[in-house]
Amino acid sequence: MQIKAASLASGLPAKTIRYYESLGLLRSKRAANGYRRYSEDDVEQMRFLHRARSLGFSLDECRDLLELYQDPTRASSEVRRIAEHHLVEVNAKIEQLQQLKASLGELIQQCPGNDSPDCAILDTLAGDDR
Amino acid sequence: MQIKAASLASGLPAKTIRYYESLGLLRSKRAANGYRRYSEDDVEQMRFLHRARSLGFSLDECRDLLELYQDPTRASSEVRRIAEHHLVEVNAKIEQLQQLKASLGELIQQCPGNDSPDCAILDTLAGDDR
DNA sequence: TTCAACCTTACAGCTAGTGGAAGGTCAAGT
DNA sequence: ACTTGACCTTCCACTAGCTGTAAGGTTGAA
Repeated sequence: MQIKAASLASGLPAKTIRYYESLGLLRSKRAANGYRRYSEDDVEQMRFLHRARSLGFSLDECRDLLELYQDPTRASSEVRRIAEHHLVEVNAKIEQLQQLKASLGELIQQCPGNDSPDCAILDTLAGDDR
Repeated sequence: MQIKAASLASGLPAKTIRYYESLGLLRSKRAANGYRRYSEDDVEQMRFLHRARSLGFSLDECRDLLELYQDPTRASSEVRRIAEHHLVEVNAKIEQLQQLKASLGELIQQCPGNDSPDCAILDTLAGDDR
């Protein structure tokens, strides 16, 4: 099948498929006219990458996961290690954003939001510690 | 003062100060030898930007906030609108990450994490709906 | 034959910087 | 007088993960 069909079957945009190929994450055969040709197995890999990305794994992590996926001698502990590391980062990001949310919420509370120029948000950004 | 001193006084790395100048967020006078010279007011702007960035505002938002900060005829409602919009995005990001966290946590639970190749994480990425 | 719908490569742009190279300036120490 | 080190300058390249666009080639059907 050509790249468009593979895109529809996998959920990855055609541009992204080419991009992943340029990174060495995917490979493709070529037809006589130079068009990329994909098999069902290729589409399976694309779906794998699509799902891994949607779980927030980086492309480097996706590469490692895909390698493990294709290695029958893998140890699941390896996979778990990668996922746990990712989870740690997700948790850190959540905490950071919750901090942000609390700070922003407080500032917004204190800003009248009317026609006057007085604004607690700007005061805080300006460094008025009040 | 020169850029290094302004950097220390504001918390913005010198490289970032130059970068912001290239974006038109900051301006600088030049000494005879071509070196940038900064006043206390300039440092105040840098601190403003530093704080706004640490609250997660984009550079575009920072630009708008800085303009409002310097406009005595501003309405605080304008500032509040920007902050509220940002908060909405922060909340959306948090929700998305919490979804991720839940999915990842479940998968990790189900992966034995031993020497065997069987792994629920890979099964899910491969599309085995189980 | 011509048209749409494919396909190709290559380059630019997005966010928000950071790193490094190559070179200029200046004050202090020897 | 000379050198050293700490500054400073500009410019280009790189990061992540794509997306947009241009310029052109191929194919099947009306």
